[in-house]
Amino acid sequence: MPYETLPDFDFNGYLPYRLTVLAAKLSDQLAKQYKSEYGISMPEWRVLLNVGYGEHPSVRDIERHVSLEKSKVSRAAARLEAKGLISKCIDPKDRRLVILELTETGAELLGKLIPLAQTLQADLEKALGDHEGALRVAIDLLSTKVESGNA
Amino acid sequence: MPYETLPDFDFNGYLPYRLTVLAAKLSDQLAKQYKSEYGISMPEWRVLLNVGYGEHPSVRDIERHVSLEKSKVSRAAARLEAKGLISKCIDPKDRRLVILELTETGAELLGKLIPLAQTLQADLEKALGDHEGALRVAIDLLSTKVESGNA
DNA sequence: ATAAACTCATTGCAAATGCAATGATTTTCT
DNA sequence: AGAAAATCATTGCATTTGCAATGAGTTTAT
Repeated sequence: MPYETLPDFDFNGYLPYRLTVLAAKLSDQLAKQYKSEYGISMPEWRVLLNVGYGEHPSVRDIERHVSLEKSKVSRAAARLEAKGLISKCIDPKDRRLVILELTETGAELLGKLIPLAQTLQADLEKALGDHEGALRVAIDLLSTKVESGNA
Repeated sequence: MPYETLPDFDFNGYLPYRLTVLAAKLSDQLAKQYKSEYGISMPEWRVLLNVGYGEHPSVRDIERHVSLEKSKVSRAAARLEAKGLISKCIDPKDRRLVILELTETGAELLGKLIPLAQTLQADLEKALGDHEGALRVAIDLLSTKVESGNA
């Protein structure tokens, strides 16, 4: 009944596929909550995180760091600015760069968002038990592999 | 300089974030190639995979299995049908269901796509070395954790 | 010093997406 | 049996996205 001409392929073991599905489920977990309770979308959350815990990142820094489309970052930042959660200023060292900073209300909001993420993180670590370290090693291996971009 | 009011949070170690970034990079690797060389988008590729290696899946089966939005599956299937790569038929057992099947050209095309995925998979496994097993265990743990949906 | 090449952020526009609503079928309950 | 609730696929519509183009600023090379 399977198609005779297809190569053998364990499609349930295909790693990019497994990781994509898993990551989507994990993210959606918080995404719904963030959006319904705080009106924050996923890209906005990621930008907030970078601004709050990065070192005065520019749009470009965020794009690189989290591999989020340049325009996605730009638009998320615009929305966050419109909501009064971040402010933009031009880097005096290089006037092409737009540096992002949390406003007080932005820091306040992020302060409420973080604990939810920490709870999820704790749940995941508990589920992983002593496999957590191995997972982190594997993630690092794959990340550096894919960044060396030799596909 | 960090914002005093923010809780401590290792945002580079945050697992949903790491996995999302990694998965996106891994998928984009092939996505570009599939789109530029074969005109196949990511959702279309995922549907093709399910149709080719699943057991006569319906739209709903695919939605469940790969957690791909119902409408996304439906539209991807419509596009694939328009390209002559799959065919739809109504399940006689339950006439609400639309069962998808590869056409001959669809099977041919998928037969060309698979080897590229296999190459990537092999690269990843090589990069992982003997950490591969641990990664798979971790993925399974997290997947069942998140499917039990007790967040 | 000036022009060409490069980098950065934003924006326009077509395509893709998410979500609620629809229509068709099946299951459940009385 | 018959009505109500549930399940499935599709579609309409507003929003989001991706990608190329633009404009501003900087670096490199002549």
